Amino acid sequence: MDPALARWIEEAARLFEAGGIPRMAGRALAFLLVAEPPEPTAKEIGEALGVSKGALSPALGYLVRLHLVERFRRRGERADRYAVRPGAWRKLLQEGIKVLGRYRELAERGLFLTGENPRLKEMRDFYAFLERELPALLAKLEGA
Amino acid sequence: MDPALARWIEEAARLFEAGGIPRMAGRALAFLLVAEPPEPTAKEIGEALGVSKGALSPALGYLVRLHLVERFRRRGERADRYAVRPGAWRKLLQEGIKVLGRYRELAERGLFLTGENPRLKEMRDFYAFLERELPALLAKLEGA
DNA sequence: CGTAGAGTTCTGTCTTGACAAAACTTTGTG
DNA sequence: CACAAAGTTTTGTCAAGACAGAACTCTACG
Repeated sequence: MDPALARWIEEAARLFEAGGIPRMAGRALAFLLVAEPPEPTAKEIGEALGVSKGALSPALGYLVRLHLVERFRRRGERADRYAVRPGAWRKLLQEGIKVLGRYRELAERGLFLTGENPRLKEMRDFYAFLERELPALLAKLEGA
Repeated sequence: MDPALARWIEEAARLFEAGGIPRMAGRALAFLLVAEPPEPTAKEIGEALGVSKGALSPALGYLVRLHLVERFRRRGERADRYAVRPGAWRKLLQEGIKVLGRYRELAERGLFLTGENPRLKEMRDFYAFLERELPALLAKLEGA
């Protein structure tokens, strides 16, 4: 494979990893974004990335469970194919919004434990604000 | 220390860790949110958390560098004190927006390498949208 | 049903990261 | 300017995670 593309994939995987996606899953996702032809099999992914199928299988399962990637089979073929789902990025952001909720809950629980505490109040108000406003932003994207 | 509070701190640290903050730094940040009295020294943090000062020092430096925590010294004392900065959460979100920019750049570089590619276009458009809209959301919070 | 290829799970090895303790450096005060 | 306390950096040890390869299971077709 083109070395420039190989480097792109590694860089993408590192960025995804910083966002909480396991390394191998990030590599697979990155490859699926640029694979030519698209919709490769696990075997093709493994060969392109130079990794074993034993390591790939859980990674692909992870991406499918997150609904970032879909798994399907073409008529007459006996190997599954994989593709990035349209809307994968929105899905990822929605997960992010859920995390904001956890931050807010954490702050609320902290307030319960420590009583009035300006530091925790600021935290709670901030994340409550985002939790309230971000869905509207997503809707706006939808409309556009 | 109150066991419930100790559990709260560990949980907070895990949540922060998922967001990319190193474990020890997350613990310190969590403690600073609930420390009573506030503005502890490194020694007090270490004793409360049961960790060594050698592990704490880089962690506190990290939080200070990110501008999440400030380091200062009271007149007549010879140990630094630490406190969560007001606006720390906004800062954290601003860092997040920068990361969105990296996602967009990555998609653009991928488009350059592979030519027209609907998968990458969707990715680029999504992150470009967020990068454009999120600062306005922050401004709205400012005003409120 | 048997077989071959696809997919998953397990196992051993290697790498990476985390932390305590110790060594070292800096800073502030008498 | 010496001493003590604070802060940083280094080092050794231990735990956790990643991955290849092997073993195993499942599925589809003959």
